[in-house]
Amino acid sequence: MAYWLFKSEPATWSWDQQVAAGEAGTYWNGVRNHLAKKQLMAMQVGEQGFFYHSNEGKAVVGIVAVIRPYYPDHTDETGRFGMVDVKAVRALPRPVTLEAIKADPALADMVLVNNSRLSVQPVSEAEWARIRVLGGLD
DNA sequence: GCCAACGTTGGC
DNA sequence: GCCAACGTTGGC
Repeated sequence: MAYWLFKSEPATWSWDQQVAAGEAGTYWNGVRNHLAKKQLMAMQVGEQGFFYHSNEGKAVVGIVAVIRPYYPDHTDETGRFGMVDVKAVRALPRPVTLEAIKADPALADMVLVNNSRLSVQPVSEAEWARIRVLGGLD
């Protein structure tokens, strides 16, 4: 069971919109990067990921689950990229800010810290557990 | 609004 | 196939 992190600018697609999409969820389109594509292709239905607000907010705000595995992204004219469907699982009682992540030695190796531009990132089991604690779960 | 990091494009 | 130029992303 792998863990992930999905990055989105709230101005484009926010956590509130994801919550509003409910159980049916939505497709996570727009990935145009091969490393990010690789992450999408590795995702299995039922796996969970953090929902991170970039630019504005700069914090992990919630948890989503993969509900449909990789399939072609109809918004990609080149036909090279795909997407998965995700649904909101729960909000974090306390958002975990980028500042807090950077300040925590246990999270120093996170992709978010070292390659912040990657839009879909793998998260280790230890990082997953740590951020859940910082976020007020567990 | 600036700039660093990174990916992509295109000329050779 | 290399590398310079350019565009985009995202933190500050």
